[in-house]
Amino acid sequence: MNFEKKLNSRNIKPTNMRLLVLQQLVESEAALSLTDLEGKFHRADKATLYRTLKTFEEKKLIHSIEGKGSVKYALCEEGCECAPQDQHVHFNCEKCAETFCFTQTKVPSLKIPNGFKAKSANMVYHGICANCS
Amino acid sequence: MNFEKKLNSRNIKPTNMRLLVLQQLVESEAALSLTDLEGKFHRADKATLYRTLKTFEEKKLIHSIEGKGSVKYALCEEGCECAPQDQHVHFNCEKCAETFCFTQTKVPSLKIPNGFKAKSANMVYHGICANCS
DNA sequence: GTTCTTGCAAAATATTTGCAAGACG
DNA sequence: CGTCTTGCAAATATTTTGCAAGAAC
Repeated sequence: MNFEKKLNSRNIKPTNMRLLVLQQLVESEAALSLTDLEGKFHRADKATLYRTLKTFEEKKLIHSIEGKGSVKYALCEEGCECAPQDQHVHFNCEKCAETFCFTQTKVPSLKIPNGFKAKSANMVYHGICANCS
Repeated sequence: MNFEKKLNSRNIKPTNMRLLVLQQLVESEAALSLTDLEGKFHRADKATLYRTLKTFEEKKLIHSIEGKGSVKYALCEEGCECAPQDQHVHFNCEKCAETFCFTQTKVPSLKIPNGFKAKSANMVYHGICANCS
């Protein structure tokens, strides 16, 4: 994968820092929290990483997953607009605390009460993951 | 509703503090964060409220909702065991930041990859609520 | 008196912002 | 130069624990 092209495709200027962060996200099996990400680098500023993640999220290169503890981030799929219908389900393991994307399992479309307008959805299962059981 | 009976039914000793917290949860339209709850009282210790919420959650009197910002809590329905199939969907408004329970809309049962064991689910829509649109 | 609960203090963790220096066009 | 990005510092918010006094049985 060409990281630079990937950033450009989402209108993100490909700086050095951003390329490195993207690389970490690509290489990671599980979703990463800000602290996780910080730990991947020998020496990195948390505020910069924070803003990098925010930029990535805003440009829909990554999506955030709200679960136990801190928010985690993972790469979006090609063409994802983060609307409820193109989001997938996540799994958070209560033993190892890892968060996984079930990209095969889309968030189902549900009818919600009148007047409510859903822009995105966050669906996370909690339990024991395949590695820990 | 008899608050004392409700606590007893979940094996929670009905202290004064707990009765007051339960009352707030019952009276509240939306789910409450720890800080929200603290704000409902003139003078209350956050640690006590925190532990009260934890106790309530553990005994399945309330359920936690992980969304933007802090975790929020709302009453469980009668007989709820907080397993994926008896949980409902939530809605978090990005304008007023309130979190609502859609008790009519259950979390759908999905097939998840082999080896993963789901004990609970957290499904939250983000968008604009009926009051704010 | 033993166990559970509460209040106060403070630690630990997570998220966010201000500001000035640096990079880039 | 003008704009965007980064690093350092620090504020803010949130979650969690220790410990001793108090309440309940």
